[in-house]
Amino acid sequence: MDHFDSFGSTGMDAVWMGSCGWPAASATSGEQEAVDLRRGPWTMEEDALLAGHIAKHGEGRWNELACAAGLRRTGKSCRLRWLNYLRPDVRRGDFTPQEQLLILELHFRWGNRWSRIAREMPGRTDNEIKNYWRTRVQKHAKQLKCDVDSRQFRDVMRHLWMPRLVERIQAAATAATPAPILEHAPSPMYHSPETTTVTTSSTAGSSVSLEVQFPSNQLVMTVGSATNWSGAGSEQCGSASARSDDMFDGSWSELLARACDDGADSVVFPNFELGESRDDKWSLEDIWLQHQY
DNA sequence: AACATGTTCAACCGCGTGTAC
DNA sequence: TGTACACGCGGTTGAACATGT
Repeated sequence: MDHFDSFGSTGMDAVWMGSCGWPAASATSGEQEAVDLRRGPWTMEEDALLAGHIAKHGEGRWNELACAAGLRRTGKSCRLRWLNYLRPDVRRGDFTPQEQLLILELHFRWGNRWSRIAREMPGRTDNEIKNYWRTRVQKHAKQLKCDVDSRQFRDVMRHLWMPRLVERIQAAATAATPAPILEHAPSPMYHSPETTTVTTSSTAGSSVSLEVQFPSNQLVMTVGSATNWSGAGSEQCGSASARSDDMFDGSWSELLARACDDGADSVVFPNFELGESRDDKWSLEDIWLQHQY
């Protein structure tokens, strides 16, 4: 790929160039201006320019900032690079089970509103969360031959994926800390959206907690302070979170079988391998309710 | 070792909304 | 009030990398 190919001057992003010292000064036409703009991966020099400028002058109007910093980039590109990569508090690396659970829960609540979800997860960007959803979550939906937005898959998430994440978090916390930070809850199960809540706060210094409520019990997982959340401290909940290995990789059939063997609290799952299930034919929620009465 | 296929993620694009004039 | 411009969001793309054959 040519990283220096001409900028597809679309809409308003091209408009601002006229007010900038460059490249208009040397350009003879709009086309020539476009040629001077860089696209593609950022170099270390560009990163340094951008970070240095923001360190000195702070964030501001991105188009002006791009010019002032001497970057041949659009303001839009500078903003994205800063927010998704250069920002000091941006957290890199795999999502912990706590974060995975939070993403699933928040997506239940807000859908594809990635920036809204990211607001509840200090250090994580909307782009990262969106990528996680598209690559990991949608992959599982594909494996199960159902749509990621279907009730069918949502039920599987709620009754299989999320409880397993809770189990992992719980197990890791038990192993890591002598004094349990989790109150006991029998075989965690997301009974319904109404009985599950996630309470977080992105305010610096305040605690970020993940609260899962059950009909008769309450499991409260204190993930940690905002500081810990965005740093290595989030792994204090256990060794299992050191690596965000995808717990369901290639083992959906095993998990479905396991879920059916869980005893009285189990939910009967359809045979996904047949790939014939339809939203309007069954619902884990309905089956669960039937099981209760 | 070489090629094919799948996965990840940084970056781009277009559009809707906010804001200044 | 209308217009122009900037910002931010969600969707999409494609190069780099990983894994399988």
